[in-house]
Amino acid sequence: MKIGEVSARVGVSARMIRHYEEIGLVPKPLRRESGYRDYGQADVQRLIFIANARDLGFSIDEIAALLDLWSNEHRSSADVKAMALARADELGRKAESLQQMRRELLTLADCCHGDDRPECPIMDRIAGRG
Amino acid sequence: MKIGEVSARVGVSARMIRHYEEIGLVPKPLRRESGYRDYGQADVQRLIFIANARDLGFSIDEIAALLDLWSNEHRSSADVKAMALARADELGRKAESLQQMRRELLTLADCCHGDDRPECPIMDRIAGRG
DNA sequence: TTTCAGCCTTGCCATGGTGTCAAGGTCAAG
DNA sequence: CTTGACCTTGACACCATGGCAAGGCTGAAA
Repeated sequence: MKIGEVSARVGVSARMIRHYEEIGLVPKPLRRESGYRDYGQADVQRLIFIANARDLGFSIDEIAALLDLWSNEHRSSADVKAMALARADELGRKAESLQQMRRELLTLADCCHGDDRPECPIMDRIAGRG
Repeated sequence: MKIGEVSARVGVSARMIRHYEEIGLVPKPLRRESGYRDYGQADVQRLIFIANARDLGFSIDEIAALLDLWSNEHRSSADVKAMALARADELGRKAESLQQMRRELLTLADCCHGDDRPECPIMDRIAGRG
């Protein structure tokens, strides 16, 4: 299977597939005589795993760790669960931080008449201390 | 004022101050004979503005636009308000996306016994389609 | 068989926000 | 004058992704 077909199947760009290869997240595939990468079913599965983990918000390092667990017959589900909960926690923190900014912006916008005049509490807030 | 003092005053690293200069967000300061950057009060104000806008989640491009509005006597507060609301909207979308991931992780973790056995619905979800 | 579109290759640049490191010059206090 | 803290430029790194360019390969149609 050439890289284009793999890309279409797993929904990861050819660009990113090569990138994952470069950073060692996926093994270097066989090459045809032409130099084209030649993938098998196992590569597709691995890339699907990576794409799913990425869509759940895991970082590259975490995905590498998850891949190790995946191929480890003696893994503990507790380890996987711990990673999932840690990631959930981190995502919650980031989301809350964004919501915090959003709330402040909405509060400021509420105080701004929003007409043709230049006076603006939003501007004042950004220009001032705090 | 040397860059270190400015950095301490506005809470932006010297590294980032130089970066903002490089991308044209702050004007090139005067130089002493030694080559050291020499800042004035106006530079400090501008950097405070940038830091505040950054803390509210605005992108570099948006901050540049806000700075233009800031120095524009004839600005409409409506323009500022529109930017704030657009940013709030975007922040809300990002936060929701993170929360979505978080919810799915928590749901999966809830289904995982989390003991020494390898069976794990979290793993199954990441390895499978969808 | 030739041709041609479309795929593949490598390699580089860019984004954004920040850290770090190196090698060298400068400043201020003792 | 010494010394340590600060400044300078430049470069490399992260992470995920896009794009571009120049050139090679494939497969199907003419």
